[in-house]
Amino acid sequence: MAKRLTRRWYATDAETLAIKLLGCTLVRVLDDATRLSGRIVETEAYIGAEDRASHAFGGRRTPRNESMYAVPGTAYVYFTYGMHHCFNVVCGKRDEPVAVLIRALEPIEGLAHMRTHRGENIRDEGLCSGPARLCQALRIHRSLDRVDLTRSSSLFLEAGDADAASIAEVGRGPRIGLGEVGRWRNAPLRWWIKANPHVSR
DNA sequence: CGGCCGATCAGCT
DNA sequence: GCTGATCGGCCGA
Repeated sequence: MAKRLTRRWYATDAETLAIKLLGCTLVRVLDDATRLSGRIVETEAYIGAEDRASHAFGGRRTPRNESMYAVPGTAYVYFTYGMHHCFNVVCGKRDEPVAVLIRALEPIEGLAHMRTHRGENIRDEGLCSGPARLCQALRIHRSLDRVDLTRSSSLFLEAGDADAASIAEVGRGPRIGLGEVGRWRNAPLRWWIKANPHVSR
């Protein structure tokens, strides 16, 4: 039976969590009890204040990124480019700005609903293949920022089936969409399930 | 205040 | 491969 991930499970560094999250299921329950879910197939680690690509670089702490400093298992949802949301899982320890960006899902439940959110003619592979796409598909927005993923009934994660993560080969490479951030630009902090058609690239 | 920029995406060339 | 959309957040004056 699907098991919700615990606080302890999240309490690790971002690189470790980025790999552990592959194969786990992200679940979103709408106000009308509609259940939407997908298997995590691509992640990126944002490893702390020293990471120049992170919103928390240099220890920057503002109302926008405050949830990055919360306890492990907290959601960090931010709005960007004037129109998109992205969803992160906070890890590490309280007051350490460490998180994993969820970049792509393989949709499992609620594909018809996802199409009403994303577009009727989108194929399965395009529904959740990108950090903003999956937020649009699952209706994840700023009101879910700071939610406790170990307690919330609207947004949470469940353990993957043991073999999914172990059988699949995992790819590793640079993160996507970064500006001029020096050595952090090419740091291999993105992971994905190889040969999975639902990854963002 | 004003100005710049972004952990993106869709649509076009 | 390139570009416009679109606007909240942040920083400097």
